[in-house]
Amino acid sequence: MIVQKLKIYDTLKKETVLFEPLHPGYVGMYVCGPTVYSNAHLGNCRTYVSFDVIYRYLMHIGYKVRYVRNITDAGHLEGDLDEGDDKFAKKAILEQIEPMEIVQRYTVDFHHVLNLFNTLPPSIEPTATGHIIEQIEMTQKIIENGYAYENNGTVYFDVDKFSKEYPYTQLSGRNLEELLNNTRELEGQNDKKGRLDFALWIKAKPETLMRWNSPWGEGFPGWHIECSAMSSKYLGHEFDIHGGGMDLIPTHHTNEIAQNIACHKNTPARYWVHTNMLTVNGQKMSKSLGNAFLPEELFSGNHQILDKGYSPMAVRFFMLQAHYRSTLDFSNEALQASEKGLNRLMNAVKLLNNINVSVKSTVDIKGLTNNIYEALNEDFNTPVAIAGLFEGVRFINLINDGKETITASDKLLLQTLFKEIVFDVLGLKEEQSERTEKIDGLMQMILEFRTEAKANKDFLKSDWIRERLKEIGFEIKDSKEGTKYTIL
RNA sequence: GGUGCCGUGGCCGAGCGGCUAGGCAAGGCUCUGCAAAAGCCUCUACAGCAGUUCGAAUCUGCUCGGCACCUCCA
Repeated sequence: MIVQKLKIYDTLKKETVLFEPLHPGYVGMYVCGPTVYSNAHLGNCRTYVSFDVIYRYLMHIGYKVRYVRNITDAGHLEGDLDEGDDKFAKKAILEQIEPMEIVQRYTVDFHHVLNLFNTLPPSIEPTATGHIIEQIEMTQKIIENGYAYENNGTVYFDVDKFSKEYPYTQLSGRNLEELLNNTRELEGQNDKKGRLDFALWIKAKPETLMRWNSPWGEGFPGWHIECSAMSSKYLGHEFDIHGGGMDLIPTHHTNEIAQNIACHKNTPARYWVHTNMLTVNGQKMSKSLGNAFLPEELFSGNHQILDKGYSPMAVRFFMLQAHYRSTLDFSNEALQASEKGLNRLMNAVKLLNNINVSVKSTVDIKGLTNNIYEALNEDFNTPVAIAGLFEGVRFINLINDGKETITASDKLLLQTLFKEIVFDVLGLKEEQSERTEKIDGLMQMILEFRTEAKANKDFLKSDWIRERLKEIGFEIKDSKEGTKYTIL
């Protein structure tokens, strides 16, 4: 597959631009990963599913991609109290367990959930605690360069000085003066010079559990330095794509850019990619609002707004039916629509292998292929690509009904297209367990009984079998080729 | 209060100056013992008001409504 004219929306330039990697053929991509102090909710998953498709598509069109996604297991301050403890220590005291026990529990949960969503693991998944030395070194370098200062064991980034030389608020588009006037003064951080200054290294309090030695005494790394340190280490001082959720723009990524410039004299990424939020009834899904879904609740249907459970692939498909930069509103109805749509798509994929070929094609497979790739090249427009797939679904069904025809070579093209887009790029998969085959055998047996009853015109019995199966969750369809079933 | 984004048919969502995305739901037809599935057909929308233009969902202004960020957040 040749490298195509891929366009990406860059948050920094605020426009869609042609993607040209730093080193032809290679892509370095860094995505801000989760803070593992609680279960990943569905909104978090949307971001990682979005970047999974971006990762898959980049590889599909021929790039060799190094995808780095961190695990934040230290460093973030607690917002309200801000006493200098970090989140993990707090939760650990509360639950009477070790901080790293929390980290382990939720890291495992995170991987488990993303695996259910069929996301590919990143190339490197570095942890903040595993890169304390790099973070200290970067902090030192920033101090040496004059953009940070130490005060009483804590090191702050000097935003005032930095912003006089570089456009600090370029990414967020905020007005610096407004920010200065409206930023809340954080308690316990009175050692800093400017209101906007943020900590690179934080002095440990006596009760702080997670602490490391540093040139400034015992402490732990600040809010944003880990991503700068780890992206620099694994992708270089400049790399191609830096991604994350949109809510990271004003603070985390703004500060990350500042740190990188202060340390290495350049912006880390050539393209900034941000995913939009998942909403519930128009409101952002978040833990604090109490409207966050745990993936487990979604799969089991064990939640008040859900009528039933939905499979991970139905949810993944639901996410991909909206563009990654649009908000996506979550509802029972929308999910049901996606589930049925996915089902139709997957049935056509299966049917495709069995359709008959002719000497002539009455459907335009090349045009369809072009449309789908054009959509994906236009800032990864998965909803439009999926619309194209459904056009293909219609083709397949019409051919199956004998209303359209396809040549053997076009059939092969269509099979390749569906395999590559549906499975490789969109990352959808057949949801089958090892029990599926046994169920299938069992079903064939039951259907044989029913066919026999039908042959004897014992419709009372055949309908009874169909009704009973429907109650259990199997849908029966009679067709010329025999009886088929789908699991509802 | 400041900044930014958005309001598209019953629902979810693309589109971003002309060519009626797509999925789901609904109604009709074909097929069928009846269903289901599948196919075909129907449902032609862009918050409101002005303006720019030969032409606007798409550009501009105003009004109304919603959301996000400014505090950790994907």
